Amino acid sequence: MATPPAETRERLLDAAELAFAQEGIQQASLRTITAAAQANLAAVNYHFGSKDGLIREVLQRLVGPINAERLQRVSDAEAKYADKIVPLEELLRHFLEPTLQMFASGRSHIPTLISRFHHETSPAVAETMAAVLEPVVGRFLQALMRSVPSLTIERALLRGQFMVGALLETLSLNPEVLKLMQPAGVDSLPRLNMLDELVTFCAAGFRHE
Amino acid sequence: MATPPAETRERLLDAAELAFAQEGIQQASLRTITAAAQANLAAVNYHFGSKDGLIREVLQRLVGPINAERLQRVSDAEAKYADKIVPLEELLRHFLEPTLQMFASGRSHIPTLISRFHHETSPAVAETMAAVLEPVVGRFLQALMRSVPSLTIERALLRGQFMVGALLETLSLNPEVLKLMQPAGVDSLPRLNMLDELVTFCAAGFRHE
DNA sequence: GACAAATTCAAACAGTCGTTTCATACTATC
DNA sequence: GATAGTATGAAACGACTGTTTGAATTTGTC
Repeated sequence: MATPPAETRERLLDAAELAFAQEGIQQASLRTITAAAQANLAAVNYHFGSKDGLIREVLQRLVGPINAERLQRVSDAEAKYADKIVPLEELLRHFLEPTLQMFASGRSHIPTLISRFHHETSPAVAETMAAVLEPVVGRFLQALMRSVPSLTIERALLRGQFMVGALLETLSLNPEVLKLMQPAGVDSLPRLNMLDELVTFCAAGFRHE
Repeated sequence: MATPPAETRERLLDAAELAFAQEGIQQASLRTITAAAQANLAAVNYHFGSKDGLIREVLQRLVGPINAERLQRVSDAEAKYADKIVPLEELLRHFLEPTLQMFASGRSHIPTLISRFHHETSPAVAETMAAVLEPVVGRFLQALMRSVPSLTIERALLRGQFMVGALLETLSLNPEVLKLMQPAGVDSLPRLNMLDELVTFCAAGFRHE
C-alpha cells in the first residue's frame, strides 16, 4: 500500500529526465535509466510501450506545465490591460519566465534537458515538440504584433526565433559563465538577472525600426 | 596515380559531414559513413585513429576557416578605422556573416551541422569546440567593448551568448520558416536578409541602456 | 482464502556499434 | 624487378542496444 503502481512509472520518468539531461536523449540507455530508478529493464516497455514512448512522456510532463503557465499569463495580462495593449517587456517576460524559473526549481538538470529537447531532431521528439509548442507560438505571435504594431508577421516570426535561440543558449550556459552574473554567495538571484537581461535585449531587438 | 592516398581521407570527411548533419554526430554509424564514402569500414580507424578522431577532424575542417575569416575581418576592420572605433553593426556583421555564408555554399547541410557541433556535449566535441572558439571570443569581446563603451564585461559576455543563440537557432531553422523570408523563386537571397535581420536585432540589444 | 488482473522479474533475442586482426593489394624507391 | 611502406580488404571480436518472452509475484475484489 505504501507504493501504489504509479510510483514505478514516476521513478522511471524522474530517472529518465536526469539521464536524458546528463547523457543525451538518444545516448541514455534503458539499462542506465531502469537501474537508477531501481526498476526492472522491462519496466519501460511495460509502462510506456517503447523508449520513444518514455521520451514523449518525459517531454510532455516537462514542457506541458511550462506552456500552460505561458498561456495563462498571457490571458491574465490581456485581461488586466483590457483593450489596451500589453507592454512588450511584460509580454516577453510572460514567455521567458516560466522556462527560466526552472533554474530555481532545485532540479538543476532541467534547463539542460529543455535545451536538448529543443535541438533533438528525431521524429518522436520533433513531432511532440511541434504539437506542444504550436498553440503557444500562435498566441504569442498575435500578442506580439499587438504590442509592437509596426511589426510585420515575417519579422515577428523571425525575431521570435532569435529570442528562442537566445533563451535556449541561456539554458545550456556554462556554469562558469553563470557565475559571472551573480555577486557570489547567493544562488537563486542570478536567474532574475538573467531574465531581466534577456527581456531588455530582446525587447530592444523587437522594437527596432 | 589518379587517386593519391589523401583522396579516401577526404571522401570520408565529406561523407561524415553529411551523415553527421543528417543523423546526428553520435548517431551516425561508421558503417553508414564508410559505405557512403565507398571505403572500407576499417578506413576510419586507419586514417583517424577512432570515431572521435574523425569527429574532431570534421569539426576543425569546418569551423577552422570560418573562424580564421572572422579574425581576418576584425583585423581588417580595425585597420580600416585606424584608432577610431568600428561601428557596432559592422563588427557584428564580421562575426555573423562567415557562418551565415554557409547557407549559400551549395552544401545545404552545413548550417545544421554547425548547430549540432555547438550543442554537442560529448568531450571530444566540446573540448575541440572550446579550443577553436576561444581566440575568436576573446577578440570579439574586446572589440565589442570598444564599439559600445557603456558595456560592462559581464553584459558583453552575456549578450554575446544571446547573439550566438540567435545565430544558432537561425542555422537550424525549419526550411518552412525560411521560405517565409523570401519572395519565392529565388534561393540565395534570403540569407542576406537573414544577416541584416540578425545584425539589426542584436545591435539594438547590445546598445540598450 | 480464492480468483483475476496488474506488475515485476530474470533471461534471452536479434541487431548494431566501434574496434581489431591479419592477409592482400598497391605504390613508391632503389 | 625485388623490397619496404602505405593503404585497402573481409571477417570477426566483444560489448552494447531496445525489445520480447514467459514465469513468478504482488495487488485489488469478491
